Amino acid sequence: MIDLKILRTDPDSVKEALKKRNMDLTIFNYLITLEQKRREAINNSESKKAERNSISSQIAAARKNKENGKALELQKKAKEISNEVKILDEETKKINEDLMSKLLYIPNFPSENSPVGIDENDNKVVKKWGEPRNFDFEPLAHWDLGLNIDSMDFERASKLSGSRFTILKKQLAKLERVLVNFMLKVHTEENDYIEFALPYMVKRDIMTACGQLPKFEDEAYKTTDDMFLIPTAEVPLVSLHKNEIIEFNDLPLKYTGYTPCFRREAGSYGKDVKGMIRVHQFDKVELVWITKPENSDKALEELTLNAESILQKLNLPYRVVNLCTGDLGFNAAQTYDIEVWLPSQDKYREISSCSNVKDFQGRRENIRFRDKDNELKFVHTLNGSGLAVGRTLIAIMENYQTEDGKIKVPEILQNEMGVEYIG
RNA sequence: GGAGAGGUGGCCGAGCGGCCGAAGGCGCUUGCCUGCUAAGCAAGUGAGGGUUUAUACCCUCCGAGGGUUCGAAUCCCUCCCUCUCCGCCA
Repeated sequence: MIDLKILRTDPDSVKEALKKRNMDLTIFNYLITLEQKRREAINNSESKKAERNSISSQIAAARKNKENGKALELQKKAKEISNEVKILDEETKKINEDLMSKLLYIPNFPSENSPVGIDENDNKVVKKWGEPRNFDFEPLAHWDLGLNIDSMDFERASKLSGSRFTILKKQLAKLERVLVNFMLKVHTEENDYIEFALPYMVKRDIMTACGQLPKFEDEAYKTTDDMFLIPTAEVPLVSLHKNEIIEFNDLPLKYTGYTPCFRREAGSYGKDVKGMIRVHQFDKVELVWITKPENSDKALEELTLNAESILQKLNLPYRVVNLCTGDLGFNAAQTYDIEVWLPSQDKYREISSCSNVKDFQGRRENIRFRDKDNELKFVHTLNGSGLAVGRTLIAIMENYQTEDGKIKVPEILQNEMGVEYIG
């Protein structure tokens, strides 16, 4: 959620931010008038309340002095005022609710570090690592590779659960498990993250605080008792500190956790329908930072490097893309997408998305810290995949495939896997 | 699922219709004191919002939402959460 105060003190910056995101500006004018109406309403009801409170204490005083007649008269007057207050409060509440419901749909302000642009074509590649391998044969897609070695089963997956599910078996199932373990090991032992095992279902207010709701309700799976399956471990990890005040010296907090993620993928009809690139349930190791405001930009660089380190250790070629303002997600002020090379598609594909959310979530979650000057301030939050496990598995399969249809196990995993080749 | 207890400031904890935004303690900040540390003494110390150049003033908040009342942390209702015991169970 954006800061209401900014709407009043610096409305142009809000306008600018919405423009950068290519948003319709009619909402902006509506917000401005609503904000004014809100303050008027507050003033009206508060001055009535002040009046009522002063009469109330006069009643108490009169009672004490046994001036019962006077007290009764004052009570009559106070009753009238009290009724007026009720009406004024009702109005204020209505305006407030309207304003809040609109505000929850306003995305975060883009960071200065995000290039201004319309869509993904304006994203800036800021880094390339590794060279895509030259194949002297036609590289297969991961689904063909998986089927050929009898380690992926899409037919039975759809029998069980419908489209966009995958079943892994044998060495690929094991590779998935080994990958999770590998990622967590790197992040906890080398990158200094604290590991969490988390609930996969959360309450509605948690989803809202995190910025997933109300705008993206279509994207989430809901249970019959109004719980939500988490779309990412970011949700429980960031919400750990909801409504908390964090000690100055405890910042930054660096958290990691592995969870499955559940997404309906509404609106992605026809996109990546084959294979396990875009599925309703996937495994992910998530990285979350909670920082002081002045450190979040630096933290994003570091978090992104932490995610990259996994790809480097696996020797998978990738590039890093700084998303333009038009392509930024709802919560993000700045985002680096890490894209891994997929030979069968002859393309880099997203495998991690690392975002600086600044105080946008901190405000919604009400997570604060006491600054050096003793002021309470909202923390900045950051999140990134470190990495999406399924897509890492795919990348390994495709990049490490051999001409005879096997998959070489990346050197760093060979010990854990116990084999040099799969298939 | 059944029975009971409870949710108060950064934390602990009192208050159970009107000088209660809330005693007391811990913590924290500042000053004094002491060779350092610790202890001791004194003062200060909740959050959000509104008005204001400012000093300052006002409103709201004691799990959430309603209700009773001139007035609610305190009384009533609903909901949520936590704990204890019992049942069921991986």
